[in-house]
Amino acid sequence: MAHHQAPRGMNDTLPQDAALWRHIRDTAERVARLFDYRQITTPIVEDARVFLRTVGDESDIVQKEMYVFEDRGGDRLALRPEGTAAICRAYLEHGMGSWPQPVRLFYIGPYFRYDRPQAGRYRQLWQFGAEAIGSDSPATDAELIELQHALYEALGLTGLVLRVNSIGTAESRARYVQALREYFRPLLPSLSKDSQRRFETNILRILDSKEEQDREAVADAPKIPDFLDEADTAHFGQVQQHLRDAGIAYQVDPYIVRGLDYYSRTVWEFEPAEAGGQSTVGAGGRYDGLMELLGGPPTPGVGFATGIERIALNLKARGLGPEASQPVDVVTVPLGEAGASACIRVARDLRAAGITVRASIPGRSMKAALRGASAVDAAYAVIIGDREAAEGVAQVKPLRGDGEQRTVALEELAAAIQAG
RNA sequence: GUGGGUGUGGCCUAGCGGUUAGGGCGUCAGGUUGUGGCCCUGAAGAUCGGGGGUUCGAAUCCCCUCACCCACCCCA
Repeated sequence: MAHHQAPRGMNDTLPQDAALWRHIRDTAERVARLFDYRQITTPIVEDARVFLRTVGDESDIVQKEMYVFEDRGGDRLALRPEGTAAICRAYLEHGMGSWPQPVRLFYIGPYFRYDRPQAGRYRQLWQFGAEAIGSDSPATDAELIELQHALYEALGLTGLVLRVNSIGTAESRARYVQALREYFRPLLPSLSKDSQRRFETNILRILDSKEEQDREAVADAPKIPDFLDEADTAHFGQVQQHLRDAGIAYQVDPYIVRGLDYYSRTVWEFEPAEAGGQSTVGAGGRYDGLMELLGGPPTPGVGFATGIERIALNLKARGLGPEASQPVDVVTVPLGEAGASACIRVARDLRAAGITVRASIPGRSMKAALRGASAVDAAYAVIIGDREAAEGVAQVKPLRGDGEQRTVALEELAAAIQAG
């Protein structure tokens, strides 16, 4: 057993998973491009205040999940726990307010949360996300949802359940939270322990409590739609109209609450129909107050993030995704010193022609080299011993079918192999 | 952070107080002189997650610890 292991909750991505990851990333970037979103890459580390001021002091992310450290100069830095706040920081820093609005951006990269790992939940996780900053139009909310939906469809991850809600502006939400406080306070002793804690930390969370004990109290609790003002309601109605126009199925779920303080109005989640555990594949929302928390001018924004690991998990569970094995065109089989020298030159020329060449290690037996070639399912063995080297030829042996071995001049090798 | 489960060579796993800790896959090498896939043979590779303890004796029992898994919390 090795003495060192990857840090808890952080994983190596091995070659057999590389193709799947690449497929997900390529698809995400392609779909984002189709909507004219452009990539932004921000540092993995930010001034801790970027997150402390935006995500919410009471949120779990700030309370227990953020990796914070001091650098040698005494600055407090944080491993980024999420993408939106950093992108808003970049928006302000680079004066994107003077670009054509809304600014449409996407990103992909690793994020960090010091949380207890379990299936689909890791301390280093990869997220793909997109943001449209600078417009409060419900069309942008719908556009982000449509982009996210298109991504899942392109990956074959069909049938995810989309649930949407509006939690209103900060003002209407404050009124709602106040009403919830008044409603739950007398019921507090009857609530579950978790919900008693939520009453203090994040009262909205009581609404999606899984405790049987809380069910009755939650059922009769005030509902957010009753607290939305006219503009909120109209906004949410138009988001839904745009979703219908786009032909995207959704459910309105008044109990959806997002974990971060900065959300306002539209919030949504995509989940597999067979939900359970850490099942949310991706989620998003509008964050109209966020820029001001960072010291910028009032600037509306909306975006989503989706977990690459969770997408990969779902694709694997459904047997989707690209072939894990990568084809090898040619394995060289060097025999003797002159053969080994010739093989190096031949491999170089074949690769220059775009042919994948796996070089056998010289000094092993021919049998071993050919066994190795079979093991990687190579199409051809190119055998060069001292005899072939002296004559400037190679033996080309097809390994997959029942084709005949041929003697081919070295300068014609690439063409012969490409011709099949 | 809370509760529960698991931990034997690279992978899967048998063994559950006294075995040289066994097997399968994989790796490497051979099966005569330069030809693979199947088959056969052999080799390398395990202080049985780590540390204490009980015992004449521990992979097997107890305690602690670490990691992973599952559920909760929370979230992507």
